[in-house]
Amino acid sequence: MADEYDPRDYIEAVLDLVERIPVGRVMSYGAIAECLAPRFGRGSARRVGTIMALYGGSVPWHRVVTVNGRTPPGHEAVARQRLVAEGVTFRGERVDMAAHAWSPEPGSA
DNA sequence: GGGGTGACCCAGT
DNA sequence: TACTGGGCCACCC
Repeated sequence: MADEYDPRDYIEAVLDLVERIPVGRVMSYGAIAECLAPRFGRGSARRVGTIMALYGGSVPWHRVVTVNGRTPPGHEAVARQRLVAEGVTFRGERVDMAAHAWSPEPGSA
């Protein structure tokens, strides 16, 4: 059975998850993909990045960084400024993932 | 139908 | 710590 779903559904799920990221916390593209993988079956960090680039304007995209703590290219200054304002500590140009990495609680769909 | 691109990730040097 | 190469998968021409 091909559980076909609208691409918009996956996009909505990504955006919804990003909106759930608490203040002062960050999440990596790969973590988001991994979180939605068991629910959609298809998740790749690259896709999440593409979706964020297109539809991220409606969500706190600055709370989404690479697994290395690197802020998205083209908006590094903005992302850093917003994160710092939320209490996120930086390690040079990178977020201290070890201290602010966040993950959704199991069952909290 | 075929090929290039990208807000990524991992491993090696 | 920084740079390079390969893999990945959906989207656009």
